[in-house]
Amino acid sequence: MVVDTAKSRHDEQVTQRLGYELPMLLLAAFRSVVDELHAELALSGHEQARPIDGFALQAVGPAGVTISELGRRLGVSKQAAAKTARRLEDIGYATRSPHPADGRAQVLTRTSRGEEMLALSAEIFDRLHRRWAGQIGPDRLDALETDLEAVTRSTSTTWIGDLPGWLH
Amino acid sequence: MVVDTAKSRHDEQVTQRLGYELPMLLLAAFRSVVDELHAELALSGHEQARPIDGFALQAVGPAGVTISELGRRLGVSKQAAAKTARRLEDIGYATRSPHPADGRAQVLTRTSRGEEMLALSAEIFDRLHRRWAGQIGPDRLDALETDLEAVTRSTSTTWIGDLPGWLH
DNA sequence: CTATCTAGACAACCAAGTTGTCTAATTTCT
DNA sequence: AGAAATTAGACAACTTGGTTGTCTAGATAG
Repeated sequence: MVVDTAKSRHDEQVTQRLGYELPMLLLAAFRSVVDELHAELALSGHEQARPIDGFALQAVGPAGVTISELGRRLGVSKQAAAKTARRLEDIGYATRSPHPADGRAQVLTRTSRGEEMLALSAEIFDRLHRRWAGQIGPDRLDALETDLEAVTRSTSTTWIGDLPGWLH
Repeated sequence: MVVDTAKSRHDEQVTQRLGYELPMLLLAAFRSVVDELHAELALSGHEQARPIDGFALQAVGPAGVTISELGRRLGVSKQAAAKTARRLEDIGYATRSPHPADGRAQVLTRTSRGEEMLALSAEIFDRLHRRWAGQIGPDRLDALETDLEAVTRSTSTTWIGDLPGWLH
């Protein structure tokens, strides 16, 4: 690892960009994707959908999940998971039913409206993805994704369930 | 559903990546940068620093700022800005002093510890940036940044003061 | 010189998380 | 089989970072 700060800054050949711009670019790009997703979702009748909802519904999975397990999957406390579950119920994306085998537990399941939202999201993401490919070129987009994955994987313990804390 | 890692490791331009992976990659990359920043900051005696603090201090600027103006710069209400200001004071990154010309107003100014934190952050970001360059190549990193900027700029009204809502 | 506008404080509230305590149901262990 | 330990989920109180709404005091425009 090369960390000769004074020297390597001087004859570093390519990048004029300062280090702090990178996180800004990443966040802005993320925001732009998510904002567009929700703008489109709103146009298709899912005005109440928020970024966490899609993520949570994904964690619910096609087979449904108990509250506690949802908490584990999302990396939050079961109390927080219970609130999320209630929210998903309130906006009609999930329902609760008693667990067939465990008398303490309840199963949270996606409703068809929840499934619809997920399907729509997938479509919109694909469309955005194609638009990016059109703007910067499919090869560049591929490189971008490959590189992001490589760099992220190498450094981070980033357990994906850790993400929701960053969504609102 | 799961990424075909074996195939995408090869540099071929065959992207079967689904659209929804892109935002995940962006968020994971952002998180990895920010998490590492704060891990390093903590090692240098800034364990209380949180992502918003650096952003807010940046908005304070070298000349200082009033609470209301801080709110405007960050894109939040002045009440929220007042809370942020109090937090910055509490952890020793800023101080409040009466405004010389306006009897109603107060000026929030960075302390030397605040300046130190910013300087440290810049260093750490630069180091991370160089590490990325080492991992994926400076040309690829340059392309990545250029592309992110291009795609983001084209779509978004992304007023930068809008960002803090996404930081915790 | 009044009328309006603005800075910032205070309060009540919201949203999404946290911990801590509790009951009831299920497991596990002897 | 029965006691002990674990687990599911509810309820409550608190934290953080935001929001409105109301207020006073100082600045500014007519």
